[in-house]
Amino acid sequence: MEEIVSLILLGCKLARELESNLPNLADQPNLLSKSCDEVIKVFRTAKERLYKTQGSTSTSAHPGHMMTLFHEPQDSLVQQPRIEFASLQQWLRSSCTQAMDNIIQMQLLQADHQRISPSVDMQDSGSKVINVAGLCTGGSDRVEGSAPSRSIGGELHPLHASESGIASSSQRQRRRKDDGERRTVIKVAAPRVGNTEIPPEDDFTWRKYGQKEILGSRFPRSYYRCTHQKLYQCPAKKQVQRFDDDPYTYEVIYRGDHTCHMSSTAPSLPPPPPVDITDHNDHEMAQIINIQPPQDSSSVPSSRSWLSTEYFSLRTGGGTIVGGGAGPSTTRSGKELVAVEYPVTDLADAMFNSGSSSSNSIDFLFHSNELNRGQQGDNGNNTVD
DNA sequence: ATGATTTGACCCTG
DNA sequence: CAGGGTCAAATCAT
Repeated sequence: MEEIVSLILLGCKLARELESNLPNLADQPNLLSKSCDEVIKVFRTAKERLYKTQGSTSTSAHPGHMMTLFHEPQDSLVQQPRIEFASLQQWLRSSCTQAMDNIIQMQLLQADHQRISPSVDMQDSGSKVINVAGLCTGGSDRVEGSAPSRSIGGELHPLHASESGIASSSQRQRRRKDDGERRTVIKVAAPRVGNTEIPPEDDFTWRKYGQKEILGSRFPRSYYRCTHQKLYQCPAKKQVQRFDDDPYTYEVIYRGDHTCHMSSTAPSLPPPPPVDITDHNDHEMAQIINIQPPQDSSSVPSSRSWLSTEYFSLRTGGGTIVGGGAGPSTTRSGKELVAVEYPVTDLADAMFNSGSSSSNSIDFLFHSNELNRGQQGDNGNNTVD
């Protein structure tokens, strides 16, 4: 198992190296593809050894499907291996999260090159602040244990179904502070040219429901809720406010998980059952990271790399990491983009299942992932679809 | 006509 | 009572 972990670590290391060299390799698709293949190969090797290990200790080995590691039903026969796999899973989770953070960072870096320089803070535990501003940092060092030094607002509120904007009684229900609701604080740079008033956009559609002058702040705070709140009881909300000392930077506070499971367009899928996805997931992971660099509606990305968040969206545990697309959300200019969501475990699965070294870079990874998603439906352990 | 935004009022918490 | 979050009617945009 130690060797396998080393292999996976190596794979992550290669991925990071690839990431850091990405700017240099951007115009060298062959090299890029080769590097991707190397990463895939390492992970694949790790996976194969993993299944050997699993197969030798368990009769329920499920070759070719990493997901079984993560979602196996309780089985006394595999109790011992489960311990190892549990630790591996834990490690993998953090690694995947880190890797995805790095991808997000790259995306943000790309966005920075285009127009903006967003950074993300996410407070630890209930109210994480992920600092994705630092480029290509490790993983753990990005997780701050305390609130940002300058956080606008900061209340923690519960989100109950009855509070999702659907008044159930004449008496409006109010949230309580510090009730443990997770929130994600994201700093997003406003465009330095053009209209700096444009609020940061992300991959979801938001409907503004209020604006408030905040005491001691030069700029008002805007309140948004998910457009599909009514139809899908989506409790997601966000607050947007500009910094006093840096008008070019917005602080966006996301609260509540998106249950609409879609992005900026009308849902193509039936609404998920009213299940709190945080109930059965790691609290730490049950955190929405909704990061999408606001894009000037007039600017069109010259190209889309696999790192483009248009191509990935991850759910980590109960939380969701959503890579943003190019679609304006709250504005009426209105082009919209559907983003897909890939559970981290699915991604890992795809990575581990990614085939030969002749595969075409990461595209294969996602295609493979899509296939796996179909298979996972059979297992009944997939996320809400 | 429909949906989003604006904005003053309302309500709750500290 | 002040401040912040939300509501909802009016208004605006498509």
